[in-house]
Amino acid sequence: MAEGGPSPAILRLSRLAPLTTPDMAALTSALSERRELRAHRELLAEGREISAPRLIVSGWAARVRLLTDGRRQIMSLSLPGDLIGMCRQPRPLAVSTVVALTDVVHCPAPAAHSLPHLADAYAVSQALDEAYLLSQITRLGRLNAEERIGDLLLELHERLTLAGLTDRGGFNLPLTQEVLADALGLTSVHVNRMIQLMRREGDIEWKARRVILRDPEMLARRIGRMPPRVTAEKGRG
Amino acid sequence: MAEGGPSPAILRLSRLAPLTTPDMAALTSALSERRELRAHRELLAEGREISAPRLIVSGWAARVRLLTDGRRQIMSLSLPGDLIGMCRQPRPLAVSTVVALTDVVHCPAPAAHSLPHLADAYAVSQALDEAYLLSQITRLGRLNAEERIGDLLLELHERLTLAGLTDRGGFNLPLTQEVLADALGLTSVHVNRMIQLMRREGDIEWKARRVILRDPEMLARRIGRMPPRVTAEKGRG
DNA sequence: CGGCCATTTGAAGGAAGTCAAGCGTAGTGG
DNA sequence: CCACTACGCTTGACTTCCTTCAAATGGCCG
Repeated sequence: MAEGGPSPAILRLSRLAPLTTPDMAALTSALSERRELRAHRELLAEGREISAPRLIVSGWAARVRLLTDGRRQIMSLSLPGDLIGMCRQPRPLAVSTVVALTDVVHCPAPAAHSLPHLADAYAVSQALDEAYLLSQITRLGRLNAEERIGDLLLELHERLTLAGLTDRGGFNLPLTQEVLADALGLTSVHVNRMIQLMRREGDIEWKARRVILRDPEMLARRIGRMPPRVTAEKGRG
Repeated sequence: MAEGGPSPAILRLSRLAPLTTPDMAALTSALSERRELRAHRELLAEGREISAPRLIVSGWAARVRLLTDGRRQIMSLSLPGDLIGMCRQPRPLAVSTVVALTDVVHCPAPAAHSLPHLADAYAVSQALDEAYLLSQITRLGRLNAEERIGDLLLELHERLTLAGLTDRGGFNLPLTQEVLADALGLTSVHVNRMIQLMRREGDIEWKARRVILRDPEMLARRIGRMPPRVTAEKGRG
């Protein structure tokens, strides 16, 4: 996918904790076992037993819950470098369905038993996952539609930057407004109206799946957003 | 609190994974180091470094986030037997403030290095925590006010039952409607109206902090609620 | 060109919020 | 014993935000 640089997935992990040569070797070896999954297919099914943790190499996935009457909620988005199905209890069951939103490439997440730095990266990644779940809760519970959109875009910008997937202040957003609405607890109609409003107000540029935040810091200040920090170690997290 | 039986906290953990004598010994020894915290005081402050994980022995706490303009969101509730501040990354920072909603008794969560069963119980507990965060997201994103209240009450009933804190189909709910509203992403006025509606419809009894669900199974079916399962092991989870 | 899907727009309705006041009750102090 | 207070619950009138339903527009690809 990315030409020239390292895989965004590995880049991200190496930024969560400093990785050593054996860590990188394990990751690149895992990458050789990569598999492709088409959009709309499931990586994990809620209630089914989880086999082994996987790493998203490229593409976007989502943890979704479907209500009996067809309502759908996207609980979190999984981006390149994110882990899927990482748990420590015996015979774990998936607590949510994970579905590919785009074509997704994934590979095994190498076991970290004898790789303490990789284990740290996993731990930081998991802590960040939790932090983003908490943000999602606050977003849905206490922000209005415009704030929700801005907040989510800021989060995505931040996460994609960590994986080296932003450029010139913008990023590729391969989601329909329908999907966005399911993530934001809104209807696609209302998402559309608010996006247009934000365009008119000059907060965002958004054309052909590419989003540019005009002034991220200002936007963040306006909606009171704080990027999560999960470790006091120097390496970001 | 509980007369005669084992501590609700220990009861809960022992139900998440079968505990052996040394596990119980570690827990009872930890209980002797219990400390009391008054309502409204913080157990953990967002962004501050976490020292050691703690176990809620009695009382209710909440993970909260405060917005700059005073809006407040309760992201999750912590009940007896729940763990606080459990993470594996080096030098972890708290991702949320945890505040006591009632007077709370807490004690150290004993290290599980050489206690595999206790480690299992912790892992299951953490997986359940995540599952409840996901439920909270769906609740806020896709349920209407009445459904949210019913769904939360069902969750609490379920969790309190695990700790042996329910009786005669009901339980003690030491929360004001204001606090409930902050957990449900609503206003206290609207929570009040909906509670009265549910009372009139015969779904719940609610008087003097005591709640009784008239027909939990029926209610659960009506709002499409499924209790989370996180492990395929026989011991519940 | 035609079909399909995502986006856009309009009009109308409904769920939840806001503001403000009235109760009820438990606790406090004279 | 009775103000007096404080806090949580309750109610009413009005507003706002978001949804619903329906149709139109626009782009992309076979």
